[in-house]
Amino acid sequence: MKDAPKKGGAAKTGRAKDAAKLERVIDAAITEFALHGYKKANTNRIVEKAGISKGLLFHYFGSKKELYLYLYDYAVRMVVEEVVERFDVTERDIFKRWKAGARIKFALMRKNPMLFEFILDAYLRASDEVKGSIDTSTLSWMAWSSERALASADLSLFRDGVDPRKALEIVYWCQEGYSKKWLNPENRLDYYEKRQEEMVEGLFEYLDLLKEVFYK
Amino acid sequence: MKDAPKKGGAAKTGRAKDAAKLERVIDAAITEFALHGYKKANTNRIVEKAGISKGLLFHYFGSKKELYLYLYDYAVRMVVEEVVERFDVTERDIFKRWKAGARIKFALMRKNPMLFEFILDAYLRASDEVKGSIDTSTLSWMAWSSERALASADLSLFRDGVDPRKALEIVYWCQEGYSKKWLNPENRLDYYEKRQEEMVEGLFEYLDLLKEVFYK
DNA sequence: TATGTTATTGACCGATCCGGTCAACATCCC
DNA sequence: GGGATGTTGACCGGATCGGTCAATAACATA
Repeated sequence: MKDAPKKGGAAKTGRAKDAAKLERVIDAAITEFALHGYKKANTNRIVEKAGISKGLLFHYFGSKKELYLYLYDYAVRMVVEEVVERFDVTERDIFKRWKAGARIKFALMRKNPMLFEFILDAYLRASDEVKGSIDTSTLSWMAWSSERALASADLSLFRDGVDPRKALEIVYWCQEGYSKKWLNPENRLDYYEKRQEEMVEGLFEYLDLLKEVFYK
Repeated sequence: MKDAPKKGGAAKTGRAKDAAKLERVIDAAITEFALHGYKKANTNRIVEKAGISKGLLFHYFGSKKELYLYLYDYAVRMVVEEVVERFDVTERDIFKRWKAGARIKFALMRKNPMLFEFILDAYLRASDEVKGSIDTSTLSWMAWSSERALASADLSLFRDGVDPRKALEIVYWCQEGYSKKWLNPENRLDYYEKRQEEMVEGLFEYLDLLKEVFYK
């Protein structure tokens, strides 16, 4: 048992006094893991992007694995809090519900644009090294309910001849496709606070169009 | 000039007498490059998947770079031939045109499911090592014309109040989203000859639905 | 069967990469 | 000054990966 000092479950984030710095690390690390997955994620890129030294990263988190697990916890807590707190499941007009969901999602993406990709990756592709330590039951719930909140929609609102299941899939695909328009040329998403409203409004134009043609 | 023997432009594929074996290598390599990009693509995985030894791969292609360039050439030729030969640009009903395009695309994907991802990656993310050697003008044409063949559509067919540009984007997103349903759980696409018709028909159901609600 | 030719193998090499360490330096407080 | 705490980045050892090459298999010719 030569690596005893590394066993502690919780990351030693208490050592990070500078909140802004910690946040930069979290952002950089979530993006890195989301982009490359656990195994191929590179701690050098993380510290470079976060603007700290390599030693400090390991001073904060102990190891790559502990860092990952900390982020996983952070991400889950963030989404659960936000969704549980804000999501109205009683709204039966699926388009209104969808819009509310999009608002929540975009708000979270402002905190970290890669948050959902990170969670999805943790759920779908977790490496063996971390697989045992993450709770997939919470993840599976999130992956579904946050991505497609379809249950208990009022299907009577749809026009005859329109299969609601297909229609909802189409709406889902559109939201996905629309989001991609906001990715930067090389790799992934980057948008800023001010453009969030623009982004939301843009999506809503498509949702309105679909609602118009799908509803009676 | 110590590496003179490696300079030859064309890969020494003439050495590959066994056509089936060569095909296996091409398939495996295209998939590998499409999945990981040039730099991170791993020749060990390629030979493993193709069922040949490492030595033979380099006997055929000389180097990773030459292999990549050969594949690039192969992919471009394949798409150009297929598209030029089969695509009817006179059809002005965008949905019919789209269906024809989807058929062509799926047929090509049967030859190699990762073909388009490979081409797209070559176009968007070519590494410095190979960037200079690929002709992006052809690629950019392909990337656009093969992915979204929108030009000269008859917009008068759309219902009033439906923005054709938005509608076409939606159709595009749906085709993308639908394709994803055919990916295998872990990573990417795998489907077999017999399921191709099923795949095409499934997509057409969505296209028909969209045509119905978008057209007058 | 003997001999030459070509196809194929996989252990191995050297360069590079990357998670993790640690001695040293900086900063702050008493 | 002196101790505690925060921070650095050169460095280590192991793993990875493109590429090599001596050895062997498979085949052809005679």
